[in-house]
Amino acid sequence: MPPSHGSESSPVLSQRAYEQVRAMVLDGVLPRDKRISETKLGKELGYSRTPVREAIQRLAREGLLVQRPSSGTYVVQPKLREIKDIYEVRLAVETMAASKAAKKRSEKCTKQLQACVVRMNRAIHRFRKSQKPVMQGKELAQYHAADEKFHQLILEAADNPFAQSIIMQGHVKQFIFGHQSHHRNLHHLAWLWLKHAQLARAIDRQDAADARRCMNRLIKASMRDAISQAKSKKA
Amino acid sequence: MPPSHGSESSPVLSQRAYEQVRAMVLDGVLPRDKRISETKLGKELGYSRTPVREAIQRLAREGLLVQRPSSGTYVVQPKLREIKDIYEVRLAVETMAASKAAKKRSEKCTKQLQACVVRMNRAIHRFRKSQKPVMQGKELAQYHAADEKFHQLILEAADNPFAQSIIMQGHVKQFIFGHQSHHRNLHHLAWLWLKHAQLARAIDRQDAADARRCMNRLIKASMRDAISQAKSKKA
DNA sequence: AACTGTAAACCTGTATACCGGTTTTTGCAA
DNA sequence: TTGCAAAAACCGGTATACAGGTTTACAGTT
Repeated sequence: MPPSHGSESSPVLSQRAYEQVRAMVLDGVLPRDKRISETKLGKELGYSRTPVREAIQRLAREGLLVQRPSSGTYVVQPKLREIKDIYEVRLAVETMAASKAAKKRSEKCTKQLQACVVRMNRAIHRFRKSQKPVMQGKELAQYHAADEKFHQLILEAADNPFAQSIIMQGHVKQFIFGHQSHHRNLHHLAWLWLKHAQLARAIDRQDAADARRCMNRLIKASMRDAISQAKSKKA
Repeated sequence: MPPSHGSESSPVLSQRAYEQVRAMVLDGVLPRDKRISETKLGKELGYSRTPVREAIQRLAREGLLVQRPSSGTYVVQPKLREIKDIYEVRLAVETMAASKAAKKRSEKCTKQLQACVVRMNRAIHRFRKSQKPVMQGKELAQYHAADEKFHQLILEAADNPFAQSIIMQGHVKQFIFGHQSHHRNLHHLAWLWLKHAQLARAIDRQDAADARRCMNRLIKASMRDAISQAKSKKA
């Protein structure tokens, strides 16, 4: 059959396929260690092979999928090693970003950071009222959303798209590993919240050195959490 | 005509196309601000569109090419802004790497670093004998090769592939911008060489703090050079 | 039932066809 | 010669065809 569909000019299908497959990976819809077939996936999504193939290649280069030669494509199973690597880079880049953000301090950014801090606080309050031992469900989702936004804002304020793209890439892979990478008891959350608040204040004061210090502690704490959780998961 | 060529199992053509096109970009064979046609380039290289298309997309994602929608693909023309961004990230990541390399110090790495320092020194000596005002030609190429190897070794010693890939990506784009980004007079080169030697020694001594400091100075100096050169180029 | 050789199914890498849109060329009129 | 519109060439996005390798299924043998 000759191809009868029309075509549009920008790579809309490739882009959509990319977004959809990415979401499928992040949502855990695609089983790990099971081959992903370009053809089949394409049929499921209603695209031909080409856009799906391009999406898969893109995701593989971003590190969400692995292509084992003469075997197939799989969802990646991050190793503890890689998580450490990512956190090291985050530590280096985000401390730089925090310092730069402090130097460039803008009214709008300060306000938005403060809003994130407030949202995190609200999530923690609700969690305390719930009397549960660890945060979970809606509170946890809100907390994480605010947390992620907080870091994103600082990256944006630092005004370095290259750095931003690097961190986003890392974030995504951490996500696959499991976004529950925090000790979620009240005490620890309160400590984290405090550090976020301090960081926001440091940026507001344009105290670059302090901003760097706060970010350093924040990320190191996250790294410890993620690593200890990864280890317990393995066992 | 039906496809008559056989096919091999790993993406060899895509890979070769990638390497070839990349080399063409870096060697400046492809004129800037001229459309690159998948079809035509494919014909030149002897491949069909598919491998070339994949190579081009890959290079575009790596930032060597830009794809302007409904216009075409071009060799990127890095902006001063982007060069700054890359150097900021290099500063953050490579200082981290230097510190980590010092902590992990290995005999082999130390030796290889020392060898690079020697090679840089030889290039500088030859340059001095040549009596030219600025380094160029073969000496410059040798100097740069040793310099690049030096930084690569440290990244390797830091043992963080994620960080390594980031820096390589940045390097490549700087290269397009023009690898002559150093003040190439004797005095400046001698200063740079000294800093490299100090850094190598700091790593040998396992003095992480000093390694970080040396790397910091080194990259900041490079950044200043690159920026001033970029500005003069524009004018 | 376990083993193995073979055929069918399938999957990826590659080549190519087609479409709508954009750019360039061409050919004709002012 | 210049201006401009129609046509031709081209280009990228998409769909599909094909080849060779790999995996899976299965039938026949022990």
